[in-house]
Amino acid sequence: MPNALIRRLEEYTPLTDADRDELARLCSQSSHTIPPTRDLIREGDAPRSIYVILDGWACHYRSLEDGRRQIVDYAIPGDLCDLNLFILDRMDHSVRAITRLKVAEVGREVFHRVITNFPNITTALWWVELVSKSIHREWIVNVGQRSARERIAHLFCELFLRLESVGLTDGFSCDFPLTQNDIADTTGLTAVHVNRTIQELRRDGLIVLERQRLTIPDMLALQGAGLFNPDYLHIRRLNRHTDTGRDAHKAGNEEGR
Amino acid sequence: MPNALIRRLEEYTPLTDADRDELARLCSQSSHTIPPTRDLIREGDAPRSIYVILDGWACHYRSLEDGRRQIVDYAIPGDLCDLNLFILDRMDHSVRAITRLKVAEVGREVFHRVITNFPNITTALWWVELVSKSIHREWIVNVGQRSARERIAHLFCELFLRLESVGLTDGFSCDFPLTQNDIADTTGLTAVHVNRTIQELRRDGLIVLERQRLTIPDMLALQGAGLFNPDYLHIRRLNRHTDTGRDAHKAGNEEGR
DNA sequence: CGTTCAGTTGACCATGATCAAGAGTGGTGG
DNA sequence: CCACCACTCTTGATCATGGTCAACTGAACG
Repeated sequence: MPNALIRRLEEYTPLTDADRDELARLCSQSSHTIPPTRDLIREGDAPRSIYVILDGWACHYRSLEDGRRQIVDYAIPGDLCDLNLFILDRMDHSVRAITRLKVAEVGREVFHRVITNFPNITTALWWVELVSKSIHREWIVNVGQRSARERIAHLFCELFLRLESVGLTDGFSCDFPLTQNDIADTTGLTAVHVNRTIQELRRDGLIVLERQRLTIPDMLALQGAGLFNPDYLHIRRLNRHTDTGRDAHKAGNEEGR
Repeated sequence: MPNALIRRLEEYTPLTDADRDELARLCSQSSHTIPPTRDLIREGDAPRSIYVILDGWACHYRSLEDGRRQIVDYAIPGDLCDLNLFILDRMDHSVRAITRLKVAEVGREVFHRVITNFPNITTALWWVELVSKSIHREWIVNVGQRSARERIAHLFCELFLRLESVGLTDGFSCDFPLTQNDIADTTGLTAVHVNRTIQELRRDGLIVLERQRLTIPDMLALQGAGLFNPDYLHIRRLNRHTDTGRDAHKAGNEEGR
């Protein structure tokens, strides 16, 4: 299978063969396997390395003193944790493996060499960073404005499209290793309420979710239920089954973007 | 008064005289005044310029089709809107003036010249960008996990410290031009509930808020009420009256950070 | 001086939280 | 191989935080 990082970056910027070779080397040279629930990065740590997710899912989360926990992002293959490395002196959040994880560790010097010698890669990393910030904004909207049903539908849409953009979907289905508890900590709801809401989505035929596998029979319907508009993901080539919301009427000149 | 942008960037990286001169020139060369409630940047626009806020407040927000609105960040003097310029092709959110605004407009070419010739400035801009992302994460936690009282107390703490870091506070007080409606759209609450909650905070002596002026008589108490920990702001030299939460016991070696 | 907008108050309601208990499932060690 | 444990999912009953609707006050401003 093609390297998820390369696939991800090419979403945004054309890469040369030399760029691709460099990325492939980077990902193969120091890779680790991390068991589920292990923290990859801990809040308060001084950042040491950047990790590239090669396989599996992780979550970025922040904890409150009283035990409440909020997941603030997911990391799937092709994602990076965390560019803080070169700038901030302390991690302000933690990153935890959800599934077994394969990651490549990229040290400070290596990374520095790459960004000085490979401008395309640097541009693409900026891009990834800004998209990730845009996703954060959307999550604020999600927990701030949407109902339970909308929040959960929205989360399913986002994760499906992100997986699709790195080639990890299979038709209308994808792996989905999150527990209802994870979803609760993501959406700011309780696990009990997540349970009831998911049952409702199932009853309405919007999702099939069993044994860690998610199927979305009608993406447009689910997007409608979640008030989901994929623009914020800044994915270049969306599949046809995806609605761009306000731009739906001008689908004819989609290549102009 | 010293330029807020310079003050802001020096928070993070030492600048040379040449750096400062360049920044001063940048801010003086093309400045505009924008009236309250005017959109500075609109969702869907192709980004053209970067704006530096020189004076006044603005908000970043996203709207849903059905009219709901979520403010996802504030921009105060020293802040930038928006580095998307060089990377993403469409704005995924809007920026609106809250007060009368003085901004400097920096075009693509000028900006490009600066980041190629002034590495310290480039580093500082990265820093600002990552801090802003960290603020987004904290806002997700805020709306996802905290009660109404905690959310509003947290917002007051954050804005006060951000203003303080660019020299816009006066003792325990600062300007505070937000309406209760703005606060509602920020915290995911209704204006009615914000009103009642603010009255509660007033009754408890945690804040004084009148005629667009906020006073925080006891910062530590307000931080307690908001479960506020300033680490995520990555401010270098916090004033003494500010609690760092979990690090409070080792205040003695604060200079080691 | 009337209009508009921010702030305030009251009555009632609904979404989602809490508490508690039980069923299904997978992993582990004796 | 089986018993046990831990975890995830599920369901029911009750509760509370915050939402909705409506009306009114006061200040700002042309």
